[in-house]
Amino acid sequence: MAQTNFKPVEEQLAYLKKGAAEIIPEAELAAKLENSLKTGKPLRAYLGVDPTAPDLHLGHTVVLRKLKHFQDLGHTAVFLIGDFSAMIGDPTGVSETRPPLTREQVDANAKTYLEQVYKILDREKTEVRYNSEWLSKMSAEDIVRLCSHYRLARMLEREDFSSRLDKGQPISVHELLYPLLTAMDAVKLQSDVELGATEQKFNLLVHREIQREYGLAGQAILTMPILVGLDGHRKMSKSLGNYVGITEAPSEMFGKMMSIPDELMWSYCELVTDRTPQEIAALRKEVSDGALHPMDLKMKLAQEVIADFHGEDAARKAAENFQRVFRDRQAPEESPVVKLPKGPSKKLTALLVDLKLAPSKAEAERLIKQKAVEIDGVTIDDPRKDIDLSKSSEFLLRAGKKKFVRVVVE
RNA sequence: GGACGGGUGGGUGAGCGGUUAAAACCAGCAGACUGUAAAUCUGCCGCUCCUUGCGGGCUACGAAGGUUCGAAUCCUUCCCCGUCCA
Repeated sequence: MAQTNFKPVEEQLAYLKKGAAEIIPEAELAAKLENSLKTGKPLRAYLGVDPTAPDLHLGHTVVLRKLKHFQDLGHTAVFLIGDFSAMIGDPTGVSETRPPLTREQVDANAKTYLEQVYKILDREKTEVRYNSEWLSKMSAEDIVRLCSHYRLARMLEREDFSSRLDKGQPISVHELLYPLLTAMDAVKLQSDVELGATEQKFNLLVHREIQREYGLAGQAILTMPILVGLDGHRKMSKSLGNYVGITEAPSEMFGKMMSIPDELMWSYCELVTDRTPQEIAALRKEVSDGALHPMDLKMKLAQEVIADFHGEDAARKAAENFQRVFRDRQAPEESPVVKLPKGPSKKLTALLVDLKLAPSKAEAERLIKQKAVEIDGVTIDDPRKDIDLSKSSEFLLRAGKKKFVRVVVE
């Protein structure tokens, strides 16, 4: 899949800079591009990810998308799975030592990662590597030698460590090893560029230095900003619950995308779509001129993102469904159908719990009192209401804005 | 090994013998409004039972015991976490 027709350096650089937080040093990347253009040899760009959780979310795709941009330009994208480093645990951004993962967890996660990664990257053109390939073979001697190339003071400059040190929190020695061992990835891959989120800057810089210690040119570094989550101010993360998972159902994703604050749309346009800076600027103008409604843009954005992971059709359906349910306040096209056997009548509260529309009877009662429950469009506000299940019937039960179930009694 | 500090509801964090199912804030849920599951406002926010009531019962403040009419609050032991000294 060798590609010899690279675009002009200027153009490549502009595309790569889009959305990027920092390129260190930019001139060096330009020189590398220049050289590759001259020799017809693609650059090796890599992204290392530790498979610490089984599912990826939109935040992870930011940097992945940048790797794809390299791929788009004809360079070699290397996706490195940190199956070994995951077992050490990256100390970045953590205020405490995190428990190392077991081999089994890591393997399972790595597998699901790859499938998800190919939603963005071109499967055919991606070079996938695992760092256990070399790290697990290092001898104590190798490790000592590696460590001799870096100074403690440099290591402690890093904020994650210095602040923990200041606060009197513990730092385990193996945490210091993380950036050094992952530097071997850069050495073995002979990378020209390494990508990462801004929080990875320290690690990436160590990698670059170590590469030089091992007689290599030293990679350029490209960092991407952290994607802000749905709440509009904290980073997107699963544990904060402000994320959009890339394997989530289209309608779920659509709703979540619509729930981001208006202002956040711009950063999303930049980081989770392939739109060019010019296009984004134009959209901004349209919105501020009143020519484009923010909601319409948000819907467009949602649709685009979903199309990446579920295809155009699913994205369109999700958009239609959203409009129908939330704008027009109608029941969704298709709501889940639950069949119930005929039987004695049942309390509405119990029914809501049975149908998983409420987690407990107390919660169900609350919903009813708050006028959030409807049967065939009629609000029920009597928490003691009995539902007749003695004969065949069918009705649409709604609890809150988003939960609908079509109940069929037979 | 020694000296301290701490473990409270999904999170942060008050309470330090009694109207405390536990302040406040965040998150979450619902309603109103709207341009959306944005923003804003209001209400709810352990479970359960019924006669739906400022109702009854149960469970809850690391664990187990104890003292009290009564404990998240006092005592004992244990477990866990953190700091400092060595």
